[in-house]
Amino acid sequence: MEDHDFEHLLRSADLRVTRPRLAVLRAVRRQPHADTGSVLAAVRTEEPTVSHQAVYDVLGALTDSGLVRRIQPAGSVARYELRVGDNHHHAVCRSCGVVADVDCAVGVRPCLDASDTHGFVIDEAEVTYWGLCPACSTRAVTT
Amino acid sequence: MEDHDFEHLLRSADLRVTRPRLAVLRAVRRQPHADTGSVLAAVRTEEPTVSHQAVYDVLGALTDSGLVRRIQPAGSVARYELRVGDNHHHAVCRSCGVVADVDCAVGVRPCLDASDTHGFVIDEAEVTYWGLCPACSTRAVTT
DNA sequence: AGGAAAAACTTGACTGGTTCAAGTAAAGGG
DNA sequence: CCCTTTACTTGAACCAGTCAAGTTTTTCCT
Repeated sequence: MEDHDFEHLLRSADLRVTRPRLAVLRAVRRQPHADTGSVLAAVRTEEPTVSHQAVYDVLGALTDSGLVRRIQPAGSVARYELRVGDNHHHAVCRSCGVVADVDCAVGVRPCLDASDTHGFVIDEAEVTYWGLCPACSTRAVTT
Repeated sequence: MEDHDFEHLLRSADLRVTRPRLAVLRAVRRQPHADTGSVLAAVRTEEPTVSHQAVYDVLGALTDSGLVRRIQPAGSVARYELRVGDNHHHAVCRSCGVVADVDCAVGVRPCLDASDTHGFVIDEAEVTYWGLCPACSTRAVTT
């Protein structure tokens, strides 16, 4: 994803192209799974005057348009990533909270065949793998 | 689950048997997927003097011991349920937030075979089905 | 039963991510 | 280049959840 593709991306979503939005997109590309605070800090390295509210607004708009994906594992604040529409899932470390991408082995739409959804109209199956990241699992064994 | 089974349940988890804990267990049994506020309200119908901190502590202790399960879909506060250890999942309504239980059709440990977990030691795969509940999907079509 | 130690609960203050509201600035179509 | 719409800034507020200190209750042991 080239820098100037972000502009097309925004236009194709009927969103105006602004410096804060481009900076947020670059920040999320730079640090996948970053939370809002990290995005804000990253944005301010290139655009020091951007407000925290702007970052919330931008991330909301980008999420609504499907340009970024918001994930929020239990006990975590909201995190964002650019990778979108490829049906991948996440592994979350119970100890340090770090998130990693996981491609589900089951297929394109894993587990979407729930036995009985009680009349719900399901459009997405989100899988979260819980466990320990390499660093934390090593530490647990050693200690 | 009989009322007086809760006492054995607590003892078997090395937790002391107290009125607040029994009241919380009854509340969660009465309203599956209730959030902390609802549990507090329900508890106070039978134990009016229980503090909100006690409910947080109790729910935390019960969750740590595996007697209740905490779920927290993105954008929702923490919710609790008694059904535990049977590997079921949840359908969440994008519109009203209501939660329903779903037994996964894939098997006992669905989707636990992630292709590449980047060295994570995974102990649980949590599946969240997103969509519209019967009431909200009907309303969406009608409107 | 009685008394001590440990665990649980009450009270009240506080935190921090997120949202609300009003006013200002910038984008992009005409 | 101007006007309308959308986006951003500023600053306050919200609220689920947590922290800390002190009191009460449970349970174990004699």
